Amino acid sequence: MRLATWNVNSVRSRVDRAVAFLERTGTDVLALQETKCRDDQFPRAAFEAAGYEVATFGFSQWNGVALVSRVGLDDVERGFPTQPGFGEAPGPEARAIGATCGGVRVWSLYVPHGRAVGDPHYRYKLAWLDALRTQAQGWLDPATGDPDAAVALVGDWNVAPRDTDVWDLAVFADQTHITPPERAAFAAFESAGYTEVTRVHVPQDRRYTYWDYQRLRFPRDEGMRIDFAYVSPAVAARTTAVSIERVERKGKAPSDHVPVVLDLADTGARTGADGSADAAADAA
DNA sequence: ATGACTCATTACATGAGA
Repeated sequence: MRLATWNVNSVRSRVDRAVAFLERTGTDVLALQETKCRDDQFPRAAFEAAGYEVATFGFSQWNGVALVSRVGLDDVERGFPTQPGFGEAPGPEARAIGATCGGVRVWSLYVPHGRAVGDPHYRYKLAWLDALRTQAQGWLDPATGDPDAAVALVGDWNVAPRDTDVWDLAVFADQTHITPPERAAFAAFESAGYTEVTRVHVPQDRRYTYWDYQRLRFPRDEGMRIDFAYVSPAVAARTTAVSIERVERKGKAPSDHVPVVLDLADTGARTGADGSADAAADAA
């Protein structure tokens, strides 16, 4: 199974690119962030015509997440339990959607930006990450969940975990994304039993997933690595490769983020996404 | 060239993004 995550920065502006990406890469499950539209505005027909199911979660032009799958899309959850809200708003923002796709519980996550250190949005970001970590830990706890569960937490984490995940540390000295509390909140998922597999398979420094639109950041390769995939042990064991699709930052009207693609080895009795029958089924 | 922000909105200026 091929699983990708992409902060698409408006799905309505990028729908043709997104479908072309699915077809070019043979991606089975795509987790989208920053769709920037309500559910009724989501261009689902274009994905359905390409053979995918769609589940969306969006209230307005802000935030918005979705899951697109051709290997099943079941038990959709919009928001995670205990997900914090911001300010006076009633209920959580559209920053998390989960569904079971091809046997994997996939969560498309758009972690709050934080805006500025000390800002209410910064405290919200830390609380949001902590609440998600508590939930995710419970999903693997034998008392409340299943240690063998197949879970993938993918998306835009808005944290640069290492100094080499930003192009110039000095530029970010007083800014969000690199502060110790944010990095600690991110690292806590490791303690909760998850593995950040994009780092395992792409360990090189300065392999960015985001470049600002301004000031020639992409041509100069001045970016940030902030899109990641924390997966449970069952999924980590199946992850054979990860690709940061830098080519998607090129050409006309790109998103400022690029997709990150995970290859998961099949567990067995399932028809291949390309239509090829399982070797096991052929042998039987 | 991978090129000087881009997106959305009861839009024509403003907020958000990171």
